[in-house]
Amino acid sequence: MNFKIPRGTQDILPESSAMWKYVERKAHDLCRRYNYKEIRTPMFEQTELFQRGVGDTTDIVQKEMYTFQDRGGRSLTLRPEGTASTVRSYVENKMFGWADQPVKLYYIGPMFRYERPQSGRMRQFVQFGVEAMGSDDPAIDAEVIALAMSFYQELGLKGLKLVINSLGDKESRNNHRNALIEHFKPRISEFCGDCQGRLEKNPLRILDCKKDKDHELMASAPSILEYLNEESKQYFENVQSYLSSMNIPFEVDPGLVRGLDYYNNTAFEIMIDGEGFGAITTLTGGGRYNGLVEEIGGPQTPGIGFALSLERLLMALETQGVSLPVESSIDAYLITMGDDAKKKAPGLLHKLRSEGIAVDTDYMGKKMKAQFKAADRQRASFTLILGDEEIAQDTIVLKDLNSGEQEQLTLDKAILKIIESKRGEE
RNA sequence: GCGGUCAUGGCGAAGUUGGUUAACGCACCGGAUUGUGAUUCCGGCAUGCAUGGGUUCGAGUCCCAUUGAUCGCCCCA
Repeated sequence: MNFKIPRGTQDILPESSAMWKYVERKAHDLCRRYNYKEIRTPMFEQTELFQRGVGDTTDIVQKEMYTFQDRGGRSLTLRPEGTASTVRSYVENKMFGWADQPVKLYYIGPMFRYERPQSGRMRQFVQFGVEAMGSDDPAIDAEVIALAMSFYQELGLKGLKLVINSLGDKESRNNHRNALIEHFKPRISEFCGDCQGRLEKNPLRILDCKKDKDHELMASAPSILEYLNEESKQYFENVQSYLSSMNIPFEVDPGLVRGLDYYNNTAFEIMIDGEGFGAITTLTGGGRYNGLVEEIGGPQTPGIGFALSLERLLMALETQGVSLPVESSIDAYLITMGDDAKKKAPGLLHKLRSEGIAVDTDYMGKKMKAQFKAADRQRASFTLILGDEEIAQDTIVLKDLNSGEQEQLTLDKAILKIIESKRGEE
């Protein structure tokens, strides 16, 4: 029996896990600076949470959820995104009553969607997301956007494009929605089947249909921006002026629509120009969701957040040839010769390691020459050589692999030298 | 759910109109160098070409099916 990894999943092997760790650290570090606190929620939830929180009409709920029954007959679903869980926890733990408002949270973890895998789209993928709940100050919208942009920029990504839009508040949305229906209804038969279905359910989605994008009614369709009421318009302008004051360039795209139902006012996406990027250009999606907490059973509470995929980030870094400062090397490699030395190795290694030295040795019965090669491959700074001569004199040979110089000295002195050299590097 | 492409050693990859010993490179192991990592040279490393059927005197090469990977559509992160 040969076992294979499930479709749409991947093993992250040591050569890339170092990069994962690096970008995760970057996210943690950034959130610390912005004062967002980490939240860890379960990887599965009651199915109904996602139906309510993500929206029954969305593709995610309709065809992409990993849903199963547990032994108690409860319907559970592997989380397809992080916001619903975060909001559930917010409500369940009564965070609306916490002293510090807004409540600023972030998460990093795997999400699951049952889809055909392709470039930048996996069945299990890792999202880094941020949620700020309790404030509807446009400054916090700008803060959340700035956090996402900084994340990419500090990692060295180029060619980013921030696209923003306003979906308006409830009133603006409704007016716009009616205008759209009026606009498309007379000639809806000229559109694809999907769009015909969208007309009543969610006419906004017609606007980002790829099949019908050249239809003349698309260009002339009423823009949400024309339907923003005074309050929403002011809000959007404030967000823009905050972004400008942070020198974050952006583009307003009235066609930017969110796939998830709970968004209102601010919506944004961070995209990347992409050779080698295929169909995927969206790195981050985010926006404001003032109705969601209530939908999940909490008090009326505004919120805003984003989610971004670490897979796509790493893909972007790779296509741009950005090399992360990840290094896997050890301080020393112990080379033993002869049975006596071999017997002393474990005790010696233990001592070195307890001194904080990263050290390894041979367990394959290799000859000395092969042990040197292994030391090289592991990019060890030093080799420690232990043979009969050294044992007889109660010493060890310390060789600097960069300079090639070596000397015979006591173990304690060798340890001091290695530690000294480590300090020099830092 | 629907399309395109692909599937040869640890990895990258040759493999011509089907023809008998499946190139080559990298990595790895050993030797030249019996206590020192470069280079060089020599040697080793696929009873098998995703799986199962079929055509044929003969199949990695042709046909069918299955599985998987990958890219795209839909949609999104």
